[in-house]
Amino acid sequence: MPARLIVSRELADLFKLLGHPDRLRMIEELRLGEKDVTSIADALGLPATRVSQHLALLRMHRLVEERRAGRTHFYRLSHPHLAVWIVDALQFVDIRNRLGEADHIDSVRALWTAEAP
Amino acid sequence: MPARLIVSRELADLFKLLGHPDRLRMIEELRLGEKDVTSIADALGLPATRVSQHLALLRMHRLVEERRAGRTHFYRLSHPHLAVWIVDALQFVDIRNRLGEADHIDSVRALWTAEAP
DNA sequence: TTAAAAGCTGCAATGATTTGCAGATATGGG
DNA sequence: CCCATATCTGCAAATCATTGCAGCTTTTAA
Repeated sequence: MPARLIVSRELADLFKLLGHPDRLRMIEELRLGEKDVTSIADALGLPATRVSQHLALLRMHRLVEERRAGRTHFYRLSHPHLAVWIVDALQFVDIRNRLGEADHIDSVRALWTAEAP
Repeated sequence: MPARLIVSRELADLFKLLGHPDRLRMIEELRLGEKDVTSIADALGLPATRVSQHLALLRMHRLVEERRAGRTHFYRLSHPHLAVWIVDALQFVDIRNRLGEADHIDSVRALWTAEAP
């Protein structure tokens, strides 16, 4: 099979994986370092089961790595730069129409790249 | 609604849109400049109807722009940089396992960023 | 050894996407 | 005007993804 086809499928799989708001928020949640499943779930207001299911997908594609300490499982980004690259996508999103005029794209970017919670 | 939620949905919509191999190949096809529907379809070996349907989605999200000349419709990337950003995603794809060892990630990248067809 | 805490997995119901096909539009040439 | 070319749109069938729930595993602590 031509390499170009394989590559486009692999890339598409990655994009599909990132094509879910919960998963994007989880990745941004891990931006600053590892977190356990319950903390992520609490931070995002999602049922822990769902977070666990999403993490399983991210793990399968090696986007996150796991460390177990006792009964809690900590997750971290395999490539911390991923979170940055994702936020870069904002330049291609036509977000101006959907947020008020006041919410300018830079403030949105700031929101996701802020240091402290 | 909290801005973070809106942003994660908008981003997820963008990623979903890019989560299809045909659409990725189409975007890379437009990397060097505008092309009409039939040329794209021929280049990728896809039925023109399907290409047209994909283009309609890309247009809706303002990822491409249209120029009509007579009965042919030319499309171009709204943000030419998009094609570059997409190829950057290869750093997060665990492609080593799926292509032979020989096909190293740089050669794959070269494939997509080559100048001439 | 039992119980509780923290997560994981399997499955069925629901919801969303993709695809092919039939028919609609719009343009240019004779 | 009529036909061919180029593309678009609407729709139904097939495929794929998400979600909640029940039940399982592992670990810790009493």
